[in-house]
Amino acid sequence: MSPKRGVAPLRRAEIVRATIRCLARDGYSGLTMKRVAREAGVSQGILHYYFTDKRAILVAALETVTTDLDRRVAAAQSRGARDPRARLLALVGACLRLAVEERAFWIVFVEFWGEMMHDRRLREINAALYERMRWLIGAVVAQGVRAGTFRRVNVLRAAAVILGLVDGVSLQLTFDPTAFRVAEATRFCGEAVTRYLAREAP
Amino acid sequence: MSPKRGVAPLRRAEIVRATIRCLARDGYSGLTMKRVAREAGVSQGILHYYFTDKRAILVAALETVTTDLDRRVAAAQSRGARDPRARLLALVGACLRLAVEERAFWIVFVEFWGEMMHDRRLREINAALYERMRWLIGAVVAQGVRAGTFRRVNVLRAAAVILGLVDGVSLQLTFDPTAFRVAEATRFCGEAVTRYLAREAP
DNA sequence: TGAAGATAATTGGTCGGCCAATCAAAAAAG
DNA sequence: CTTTTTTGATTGGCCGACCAATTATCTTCA
Repeated sequence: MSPKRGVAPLRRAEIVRATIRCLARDGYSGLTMKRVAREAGVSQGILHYYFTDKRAILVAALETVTTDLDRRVAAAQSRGARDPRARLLALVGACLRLAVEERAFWIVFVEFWGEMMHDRRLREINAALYERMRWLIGAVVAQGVRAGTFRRVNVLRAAAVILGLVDGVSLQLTFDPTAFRVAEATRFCGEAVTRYLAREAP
Repeated sequence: MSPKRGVAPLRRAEIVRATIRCLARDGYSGLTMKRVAREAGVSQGILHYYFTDKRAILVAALETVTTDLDRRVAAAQSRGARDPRARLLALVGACLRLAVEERAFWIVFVEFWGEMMHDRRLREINAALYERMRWLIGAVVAQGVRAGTFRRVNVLRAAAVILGLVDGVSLQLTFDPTAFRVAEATRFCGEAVTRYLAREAP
């Protein structure tokens, strides 16, 4: 009356993890069901048992990576001191470190971006992530403004600026890791953010 | 002794242009020789007459897009007033406008990025572009520093910051064009850059 | 001037190969 | 003994590459 139970969610997760590993290794154009199956150590047929088609696996993979990044950034944002400036700089540093030390993370995102442009579902997932990132950064900025540490700014716009800066510099590091060192990048990004939010008139 | 002449470079260019249009419309994963040939209005066979294989077409396409972007940014950088601040803001504005008004440009780049991660040649072309962009921005920054308009900064790092900011915000606009308006983005990016380079101590 | 010849340019069909998806049947677990 | 889970072979389709044959254009020389 009751057969094998509870394996399904574990298998799904393993398939998704294998997909992410494949994306980082072979890229989007090199991603095939065969390779994912081999990476996950299962047969090809099983992939279609747990997912309706290839696209469904990709959606699940993007959701997983997105959730993971959210968790990490949120952790970096809330960690440590109560000082808004320190919290903000910690967040910026964590993002840049991620770009260098866990390159696979950024690679997977970049692999997805191209497809997003032509897939509504993927685009929505990513848009939600970026909105959330701006919200996380904005929360720290708002705290600093309230505390008088930062000048009065439009919080959402400031978050867009800071997120853009971190993203753009991370991109440069991803394209050419020799462009500058991560410590250096952290320092001058932190300086830019500090000056951007400084209370003293320019 | 000498037959039909001079058509070759024109055909090559047309094939490359068709490839770029296809990339913007269908994305990298939807790019096939058949579609490129149809878009260019030629037979499939001809593609292999002018290019050894699909990858060669992609390399040529990236080189073309890269050169075009370089030309545009260089124009925006050198245009107008001699005032460094005005030149820099004009450059920032031009880049952001490009991201919104000529979306195809950015889409093609994003499509390429994923492949770059796994193709040395493409990566080199892009790395050269980014180095050049930093140089272009750096030239204006250096001018401003010399003129006393900007504070003394490490020019290359400042260029990385400004390029990163513009890239990152452009990316946000590409992902979600409703996130903010281009005029708004230009204003707050310009403000961030101005504050970053302002002479007055923070 | 105009035909003949030479060769670049172009075509469209063909080929082997790989892909995503399907499915009947077997295996595993309760 | 029932139901879920897993397998691996199969299928139809599309892709990049290749090629023999054809067409278009320019030169040369009568």
